[in-house]
Amino acid sequence: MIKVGIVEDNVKIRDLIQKYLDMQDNLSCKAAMDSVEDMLEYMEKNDPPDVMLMDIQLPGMSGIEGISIIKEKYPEVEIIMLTVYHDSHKIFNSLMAGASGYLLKHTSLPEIKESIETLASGGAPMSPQIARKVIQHFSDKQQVKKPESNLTPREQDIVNGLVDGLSYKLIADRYDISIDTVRAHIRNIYKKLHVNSKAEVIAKSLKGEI
Amino acid sequence: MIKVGIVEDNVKIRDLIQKYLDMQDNLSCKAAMDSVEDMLEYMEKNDPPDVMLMDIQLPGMSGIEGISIIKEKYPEVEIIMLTVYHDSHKIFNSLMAGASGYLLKHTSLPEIKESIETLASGGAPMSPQIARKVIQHFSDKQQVKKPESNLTPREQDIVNGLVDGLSYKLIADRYDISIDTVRAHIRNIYKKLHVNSKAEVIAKSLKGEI
DNA sequence: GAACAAATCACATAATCATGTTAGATACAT
DNA sequence: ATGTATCTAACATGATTATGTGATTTGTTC
Repeated sequence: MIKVGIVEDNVKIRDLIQKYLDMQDNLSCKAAMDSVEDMLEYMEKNDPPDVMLMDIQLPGMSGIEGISIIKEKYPEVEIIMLTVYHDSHKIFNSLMAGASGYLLKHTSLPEIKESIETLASGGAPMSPQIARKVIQHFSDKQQVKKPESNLTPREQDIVNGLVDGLSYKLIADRYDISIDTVRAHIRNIYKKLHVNSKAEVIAKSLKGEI
Repeated sequence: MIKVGIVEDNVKIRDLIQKYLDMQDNLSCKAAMDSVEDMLEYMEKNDPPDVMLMDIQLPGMSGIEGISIIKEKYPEVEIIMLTVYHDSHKIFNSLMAGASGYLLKHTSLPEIKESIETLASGGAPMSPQIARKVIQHFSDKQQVKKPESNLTPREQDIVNGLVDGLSYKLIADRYDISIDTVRAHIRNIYKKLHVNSKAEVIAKSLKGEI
């Protein structure tokens, strides 16, 4: 019987996964918390789980910090990240912190179950897209073209400016165009990405969704 | 229709895989050679495959050498290693040479088929044991840089709101506090992180620097 | 119980952003 | 040559953000 723990702040997702896993013959899932802090408290008083599913974006401590702390105190616990983020920073930071697997949130319940079993038998579960990012890290940074960004080269420039935290004025300076042109590009970017704030563009970009 | 090629010197295995794959609706497997040299000759005269299954131990040139040569000449060909070797050197050398996947030879025919499809849709097929080795390669690295931002739990909540693309007003609603309180927290966050815009906070957060 | 961090709220103002409308110059494809 | 896409630019206005200066409450720590 494999003991599974969950750290996930979305109650609906957490409950769904917990119920599904606990229903399985070979799994038991009693510990489902919404923060690393709560999980640490739980593990003080109870048997630590064998495998832990962990979100990244959490109230309080982030899931990545959580990995380090949990692995330091309970090195035998295997941690699978279960998150929407597929940007390289988060992936590599997670793996370097000691995660043993990395799944995207669209992973189905049966696949999550399989992943836990894979982990228990010495493998490392990873969503194919994640594996791809990891592998790309090895291949001589041969920049493979990103999948269809829809954005024109100039629009991509503007996005890069936003990601660097620049104001419209500074972006205009960087590319030597007028601030109104920057506005115009940003309008078009918003339309293409279906967003309406700098914040969302930056988030999408850093999550690898552009 | 995905065109698949095979380089494998064991005739029985090669024929088995070829027949199985060629039988599939969405795959065609015409090129099955027993050496990289033969495959290169084939590709001179015919359309190169989209995906290639490659053994390592081969007569003549090794599969790993083969990757480099094939990728240089036909960079769009995706190569999956299919081999009995699971030692780190062979794995990493293959990936560094440009392989997009790595399967062990006990992989079943349906799994091989799935792997080809995974690859075609932008993922990277890897046997779980291989994934494990690859991941271990990361955790052996240095520790994750400690984000010493030292945000309070509430401040982290606010950051999460920003990352989700919310306005001050919506963050205030989410946590049931006044918009001026949100402002106050954000002021403090900016001071701690040495930034002065939402954009920078979001970028830092998504880059794992918080 | 003084000192301090954390969380809460208010008022004010300047800067920046989001969005609507309009339009000229290239370039490329049908 | 006509349409479509891209890059450029201006003007305008309401919304949102950034920043300054305060203040109260609730815990914790020394």
